[in-house]
Amino acid sequence: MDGFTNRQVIRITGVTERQLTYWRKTGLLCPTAHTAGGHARYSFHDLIALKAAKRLIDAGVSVQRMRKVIVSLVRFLPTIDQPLSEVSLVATGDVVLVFHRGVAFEAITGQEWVLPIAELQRDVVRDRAANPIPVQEELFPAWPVANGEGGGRTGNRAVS
Amino acid sequence: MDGFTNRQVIRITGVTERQLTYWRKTGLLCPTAHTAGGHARYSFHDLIALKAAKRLIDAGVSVQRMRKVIVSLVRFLPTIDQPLSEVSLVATGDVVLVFHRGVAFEAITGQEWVLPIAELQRDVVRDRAANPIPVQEELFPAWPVANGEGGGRTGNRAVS
DNA sequence: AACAGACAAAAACAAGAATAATTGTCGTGT
DNA sequence: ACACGACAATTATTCTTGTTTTTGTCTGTT
Repeated sequence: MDGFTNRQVIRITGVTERQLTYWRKTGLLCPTAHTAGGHARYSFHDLIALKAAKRLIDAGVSVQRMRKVIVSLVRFLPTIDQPLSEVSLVATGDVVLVFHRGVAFEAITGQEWVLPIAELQRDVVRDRAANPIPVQEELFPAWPVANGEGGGRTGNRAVS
Repeated sequence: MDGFTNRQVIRITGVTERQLTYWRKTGLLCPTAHTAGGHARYSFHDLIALKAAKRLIDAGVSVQRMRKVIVSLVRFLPTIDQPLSEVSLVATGDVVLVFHRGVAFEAITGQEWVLPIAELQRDVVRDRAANPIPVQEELFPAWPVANGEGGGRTGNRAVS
């Protein structure tokens, strides 16, 4: 139950002492325990968070953005205790994405977004159904129904 | 098969005619074929790309960013023919992430990034080995528990 | 070794103006 | 129906400038 000392954390995670103290002072990442004398003792859980923070920084995420991310994560996922250690993150400079239960969403806005390419095929079929054979428009009443291509119009007869 | 006409594409993908023409004119997305008269004929492949573009726009990605994304994708994945239709994308406003063969990377910089939490455990063990403990604690701290609380919440903590 | 404080350099941010890109709408011609 | 062109309206981007945050380095205390 002792936890990791300041120096150990520095060696393991690669963050500087300055960062450690600053982050503690500003509340970004506080050690979960202290010695009787008031010295910090970081848990393994803390280590994960610190390593995550280090990685985010290396990936170009600023500390300010990290703070926002944490705030929003707590808001969006209230069950989360230590955001930086309990979810999967993918970060690239400006944005931090969170992967949670199979969906991805942006950490700050919470906007969820995935691209389901497959769905397109449905749209095509749906269009076929909704526009069976264009007999519309009084302009070109002579459009062929089955195939015949009698319209004379240069090749615009598409299709499939 | 002739391919899809302008109007069909509009109905199916939801992009406007203006966008279609502008994108064709500026080279963002060109139809793969044309009629004898010079009219556009979009392939199914094109449809996918167009739908992807539409989705990216709906997700807040600007056209300019899309251009950059395409340029970089072609650079990073030379085998790719039509970037917007051949990879999985996750976008959130500023950034477009690409998923290809199981790895995620940012579309423009190509910076690859995932957070391998497991690796941290290694670092801890390595540190233990490199810095033998004089007389101290031992036994590995347990894996993160959802709770952990235990009241100790160091109510921290004076600032200065 | 761990902590606190103070100073300055570096990095990140916010707000706004100038610039460029994108889109809507009109009208034309085939 | 499709394409082209031109104009204005909207939307992004870039580039400022001033401000805040973060970090490095130092000194001193427990």
